[in-house]
Amino acid sequence: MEEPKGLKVIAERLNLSESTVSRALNDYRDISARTKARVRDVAEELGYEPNTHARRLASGKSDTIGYVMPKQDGQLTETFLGELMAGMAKTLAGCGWDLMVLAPQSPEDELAIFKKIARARHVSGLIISRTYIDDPRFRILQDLKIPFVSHGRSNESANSAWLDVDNELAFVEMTSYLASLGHRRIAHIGGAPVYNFARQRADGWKRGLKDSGLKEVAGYAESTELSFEGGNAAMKRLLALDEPPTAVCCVSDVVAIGAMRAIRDAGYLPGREISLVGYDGLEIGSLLDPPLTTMSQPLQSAGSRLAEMLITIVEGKSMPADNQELFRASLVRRGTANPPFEGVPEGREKHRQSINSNVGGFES
Amino acid sequence: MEEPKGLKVIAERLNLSESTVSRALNDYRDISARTKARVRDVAEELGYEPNTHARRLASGKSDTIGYVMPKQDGQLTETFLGELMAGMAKTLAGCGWDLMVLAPQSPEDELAIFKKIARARHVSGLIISRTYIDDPRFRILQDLKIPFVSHGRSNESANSAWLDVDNELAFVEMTSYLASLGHRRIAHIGGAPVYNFARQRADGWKRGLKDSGLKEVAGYAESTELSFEGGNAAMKRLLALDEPPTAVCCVSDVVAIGAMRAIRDAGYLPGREISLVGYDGLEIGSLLDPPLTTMSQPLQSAGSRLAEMLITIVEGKSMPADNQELFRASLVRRGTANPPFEGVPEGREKHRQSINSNVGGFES
DNA sequence: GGCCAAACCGAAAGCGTTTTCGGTTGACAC
DNA sequence: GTGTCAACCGAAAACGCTTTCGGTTTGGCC
Repeated sequence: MEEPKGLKVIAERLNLSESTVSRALNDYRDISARTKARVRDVAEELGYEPNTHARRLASGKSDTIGYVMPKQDGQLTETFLGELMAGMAKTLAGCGWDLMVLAPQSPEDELAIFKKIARARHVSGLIISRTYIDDPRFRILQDLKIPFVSHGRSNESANSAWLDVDNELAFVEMTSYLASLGHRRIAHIGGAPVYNFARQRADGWKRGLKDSGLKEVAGYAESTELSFEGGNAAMKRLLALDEPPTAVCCVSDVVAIGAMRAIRDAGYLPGREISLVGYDGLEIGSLLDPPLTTMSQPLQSAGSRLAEMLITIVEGKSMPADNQELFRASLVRRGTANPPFEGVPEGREKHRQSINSNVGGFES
Repeated sequence: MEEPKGLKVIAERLNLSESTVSRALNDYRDISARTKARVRDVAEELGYEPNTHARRLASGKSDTIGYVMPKQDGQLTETFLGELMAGMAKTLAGCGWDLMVLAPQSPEDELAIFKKIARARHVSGLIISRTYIDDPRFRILQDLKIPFVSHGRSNESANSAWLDVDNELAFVEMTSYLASLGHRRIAHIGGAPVYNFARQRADGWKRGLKDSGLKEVAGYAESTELSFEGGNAAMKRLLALDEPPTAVCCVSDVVAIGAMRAIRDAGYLPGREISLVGYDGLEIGSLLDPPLTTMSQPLQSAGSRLAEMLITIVEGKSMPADNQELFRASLVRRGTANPPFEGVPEGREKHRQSINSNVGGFES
């Protein structure tokens, strides 16, 4: 009934020892090619699959890496999670590794998880994301000697492995692009300054201004939370300025979408009176009206690469500091970035009525 | 330097045997309360953490469940993945279980993964999603004796564990709601009829029509792929009918958004000339203009519940067939469902120009 | 023929737990 | 004092694999 599995049966069947069978399957070179072939055949025939736990216990390896999920603040930002994880899981599976997801509920919880991993060693490496400018996790993981790769840099990441997008460059390009369209008053709606990517993007915006010979106007550097409401509120503040910007660089697509709404509510049309560019390349942006111009980053391949990097580090084939890669975002031109509006000023009101007559259902 | 871990050191330190320590930590009742306390103290002090692999090898349990990711067709539908997995990971972690993600690249790949799990047993249960009307995976998993819970039903799911949303009821409600607003010509844009949820939703629409005393008009039952383009194309076909519908029930928010675009492109305003309701409750829907009326389902709690169910089944505390739960979706009233339009017919063209003058950037 | 490698394989010692099975106490009743 | 029954605890055998170490062949070469 219950046919016993294991090396044992293969060994008996071939009159070999278990150890020989094991080494044959693991392709040791002190086993003759002929024996290996015979072993493999029988293993195949029997549908043999080694017991993961036994193997990991004996070898001391875990062949598993963990992905630390970012906390779920807004739902929307998590669009990329699926893609990223699919990328990881795919390449990991190719190497026979497993992907485990960790969803810490709080920083303390996260620390507890790290400590547990450091002891139990059932996960041999981690991928962390959403890095802060000063991110304590880098030191913690180094102290605990847990190999890791971060998706995003930090002040602490000089000696560790990371994969990041060149956020600064992306925002330089974004800003320069808007400037090249003729915009002179370009604002920025950034994210909470604890996040490293938020700082990088703000820096890129500043450098872009400089490169284009523009000055940073007071009040043009907004900062907000990464949500629709955040973008909406920030845009409202910008619109309330004496001289509102004619173009806005947004830290994310979600923020940009919120900003679009504020622009509409003020009686303007995104991409006409006020241009804006988002960041992330969410597909949803292309469904908006007008479709959102944005910078897109490759996600699936990022996940894949993160996994690759971590594996080489875990296996000792490379040092963390030798694994630092910068991806590049690319501009996706859609409908919200255009030359500055030259229409008649009084056209505003007229426009407002026609465009905005039906927001939220026309009966209310 | 390298302090040896393990039961051994605790045992030595207390002059106990390893087995006693083990049983003390696992709260066996043949260990005195005093001994347990002493053991726990020392374990705490030493920061002891049992070796996962050894424990799993010896106990024959794996304390791990796997989540089979749906294939990545569109990116957008995956918004819910993050939430769902967070829900799972959270409750699993509460029980000391791990969550492993599996991303099969093809049906064959999926089968290979199942077979491997059946042998290696390093994952003691699975959660599958995106069920088909006739889904071979149910039989396969049963034959392989892998415990599982499906997120969504199937023709094959009578004797297995599942958690689903009452898709049919949701669409009955959706349809009835539109009818109660005064609509008589209500169409449906459904998904590929291989998916069980697509069929359920279509059935709900039909029943909703009947309940409201309406008839199914020829050509009103559209079916398309779950994407923006799919929704767009389907809506175009509906608009081309001699008598287009005044309201449309969409199988998903993404499809609804695509349909909105088609409606706009035809010179109408979603929610005015043509009402529509989506399904999923994506937050992005609230950012649209007008915001999308939709049916929303609880995701985080679904993930959590799926995990709970699977654990009880794996632990033999309940039978699969006793774990069948139906969640209920709830209507989110936003801007795209309103009473039928009573405006002057010739208003169309005028309206078209003002509303749609800037789609895709006004310079092109 | 003898010596040395190289090639190949087996024995056995782990890996760090869990769990069964006895064995030793002490208390308590008779 | 004997027996009995709990209450506790230790010894030891798994669990199924990896890996070191040593042993037996072979074949080549002087």
